[in-house]
Amino acid sequence: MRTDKAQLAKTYDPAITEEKWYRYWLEKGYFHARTDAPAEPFTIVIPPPNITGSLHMGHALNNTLQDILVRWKRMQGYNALWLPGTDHAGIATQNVIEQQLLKEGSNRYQYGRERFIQRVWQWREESGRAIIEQLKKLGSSCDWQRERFTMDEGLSRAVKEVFVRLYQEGLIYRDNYIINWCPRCQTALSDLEVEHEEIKGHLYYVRYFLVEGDGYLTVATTRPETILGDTAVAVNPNDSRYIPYLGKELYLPILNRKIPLIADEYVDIAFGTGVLKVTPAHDPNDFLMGLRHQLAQIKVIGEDGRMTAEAGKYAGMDRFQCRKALLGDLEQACYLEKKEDYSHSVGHCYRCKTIVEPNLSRQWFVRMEPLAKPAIQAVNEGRVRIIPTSWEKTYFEWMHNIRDWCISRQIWWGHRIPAWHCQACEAITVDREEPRACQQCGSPNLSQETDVLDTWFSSALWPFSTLGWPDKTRDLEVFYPTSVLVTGFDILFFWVARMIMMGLKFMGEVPFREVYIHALVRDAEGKKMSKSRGNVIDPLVMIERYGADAFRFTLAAFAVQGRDIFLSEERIQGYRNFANKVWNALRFALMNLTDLCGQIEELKLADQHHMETEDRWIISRLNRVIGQVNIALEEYKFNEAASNIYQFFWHELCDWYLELIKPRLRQSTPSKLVAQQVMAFVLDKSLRLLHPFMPFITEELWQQLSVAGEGIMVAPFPKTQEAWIAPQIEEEMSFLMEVIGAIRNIRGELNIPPGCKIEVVLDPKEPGELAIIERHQHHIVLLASVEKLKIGAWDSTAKKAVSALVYKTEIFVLPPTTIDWQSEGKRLSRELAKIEEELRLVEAKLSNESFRAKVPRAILEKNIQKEQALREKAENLRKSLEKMS
RNA sequence: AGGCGCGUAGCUCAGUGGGAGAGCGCUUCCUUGACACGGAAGAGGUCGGGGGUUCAAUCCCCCCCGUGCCUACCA
Repeated sequence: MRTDKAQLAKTYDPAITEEKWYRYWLEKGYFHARTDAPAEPFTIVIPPPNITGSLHMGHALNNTLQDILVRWKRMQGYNALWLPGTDHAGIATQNVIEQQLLKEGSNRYQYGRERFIQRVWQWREESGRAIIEQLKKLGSSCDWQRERFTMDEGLSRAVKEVFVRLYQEGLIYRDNYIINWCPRCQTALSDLEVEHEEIKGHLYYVRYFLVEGDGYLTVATTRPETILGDTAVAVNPNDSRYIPYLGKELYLPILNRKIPLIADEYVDIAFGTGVLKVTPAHDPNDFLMGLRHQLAQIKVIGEDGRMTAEAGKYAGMDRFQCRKALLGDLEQACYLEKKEDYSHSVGHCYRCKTIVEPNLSRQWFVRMEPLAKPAIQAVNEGRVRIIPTSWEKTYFEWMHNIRDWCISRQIWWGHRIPAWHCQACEAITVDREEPRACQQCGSPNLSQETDVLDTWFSSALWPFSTLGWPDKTRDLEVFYPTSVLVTGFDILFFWVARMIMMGLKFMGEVPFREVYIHALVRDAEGKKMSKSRGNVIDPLVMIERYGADAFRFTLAAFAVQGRDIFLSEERIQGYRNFANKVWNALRFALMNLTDLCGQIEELKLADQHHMETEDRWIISRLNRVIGQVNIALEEYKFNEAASNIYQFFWHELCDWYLELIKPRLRQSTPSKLVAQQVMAFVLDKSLRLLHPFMPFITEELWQQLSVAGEGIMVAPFPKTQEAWIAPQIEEEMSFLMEVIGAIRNIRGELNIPPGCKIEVVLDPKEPGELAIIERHQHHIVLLASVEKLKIGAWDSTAKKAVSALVYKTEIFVLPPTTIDWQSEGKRLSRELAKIEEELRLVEAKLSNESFRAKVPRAILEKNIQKEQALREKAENLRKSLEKMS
């Protein structure tokens, strides 16, 4: 694997590297978690992507975060398992195949159930695995040996087991109820699968004439076609306007059926005319009202979205066509009083966006309340922690108002409900295996339920079904409950809540200890509408263009708690540059380590006396950053972890440390060896810190460094060593950096080119500062491009100089050429004005009595010091200006 | 209707009850033997508007404006 050290390319090329190392990790089996490992387990189950899907930004973020956590924990020595898999996605997948059939001029009914399902399986083998390959491109360290699919034999067994047990306990029942029906998908949907959207429609006012006399009542409706299914008209019993009419009958317009006027508290007196038409078969509220008043349920809209025979002359028409036709007829016959613009929210199928029809239908339901209770408790008691905690409120809100879950779907692709209908007595037999005879009458004449289960029914079992349940497996024993679930809030109810319920019910234990809810990436799919600027970003294109590492790092840097993400390609480019910076830092190091024999070793505290200030400084800083990164990851603050590493690596390690040691590396003294050792040590640790975020480049570079170990992904993650943290060294360095900064600042302002060396006089009025400056003269000379450095007092009568003040050290830069003293003077005046303004503010603060009385001592002292410093700076500037004129 | 969130530099976004930050972009200078996907310096913000609490508010509270989302059985 090792290439010649000196031959590292000038820029990093991700394409080859990523391929190579992913294969290496797989070959080594690093992703596989063993059940006999003594280490504490750390488990994540993947939110299984749909087999119809291809990797979008949401997946990319979700899986990057999981991979960061898993790689980090694995390096920390945990027995880390990231269990991958895919979801059969019943309706979505069925739609894909049905589209194919349509193109072939066929449909699923012509095809037949058996053949259709075979075809789906075949398609799944061919195309349904694409997303797995895409996850690998991202660098996901999933245990592929444990990959699962919701339609696997084992998981199907779990589904049956759960169904049977819930049925036996009375938690699953079958009933005639009003449900959401998608006429295009030809199936029932759960409440959650309906997306509400505000639609600009109309409110139609329709007259219902009294059977006796010639009066009428006016009813307002948004769905006139349902008039055909009305079986009553209702008013509020307290509505004095209509009390005289109670008990009378009305003629249904057009059909002229007689229907009663009933009284029900549900009716809102203030809405419309206060008269409500009641259609029990096509409206959830009317359905309930129908039950209360024993009204007939007349279905006028069929499963295909067309009007039924009950609709009279409209039979066979599409529901919207019928609306149009009916409105025409109503108008013509003077039934239509008026029409108002009205916007209201209308349910759409979440899979195909067709307008959902509330329809009376016999379906299977799960009784949710008994399952929800313990799940509420689990979160309440902190057995499941939701992070950020603000989502708990949303969770509780939904769980407290939970309604029964319609789980049957009239499609073919999915887990077929394990229930058999007796042809003889109509009884239902529910069992794990196909029963031989009816439980009720013993008849062998049985036929299996044709409905399949909601896809989310099997997803709800995912954390334990994937580990082998209902068998008592070693996997379950070791890895359940899982450690954390990483997901977006859009499936908090769909999935997270249901997993908690099912986990508690069947495992007697929560499915995960923590749930980390991350942001949603806004995409072009219209999912999260925003200022749509056509900013669609395809993760695979980004990986192709900038490398998986840069892409992952960007996502991590953007992964802030509680906010949506809108990626910009420029930002990815920025982190690609960072990857290149890392590459070149190692390139530099490797070029300077060729003569270092043996492996890189841990540094010993006892050896620090051989070290220079910069050595101890960078090690101290490293240890602080290690702490920051570990804490940030502990708290799921991915952006903080990422930016801490970024800042450290680029702006401390590269900008300062590597620059500072360059002269030492060119000598051949013992000091060179120390610099080499420290540099290698710090780079080794930095690469490890970076590895969970940028797995590929860090592996590639780490393998070039001679560190003991097979690979960085199985190397221990750094831990802070407090003993290396040296505050006084850090202070010394930051003083030095400020002095250098001040000189550079003057150079920059005077536009003195780097090639042009300058003369500098430093006059430290404080012994400590003098000592530091004396000790680091060579650094100042190097990093500020100084020709001649003098330490001591400055003779103001001699040459003109530009000065600055850092703490108690006066800095004089003697420009080599004639410079524009006038514009320099202007600059200084501006500077002085700024400082005086600041000084004024601080003085005002300090002269405020109640401020001095109430402010904490530390803040007070800070302000006093600040005032002092500003005074000195201002004084210094005034002196400079004086000399200039 | 209820609930949640957002509005900080030209753009994309961090952050904090006590000195306004990053990346990109912009200006000036620099092909210095890791890196021009680079180095050095710099400009740029009344932290949406108004009020309140506080010695102190970009941050906490209230109102308003703009904007996004979730939940809901108003015809």
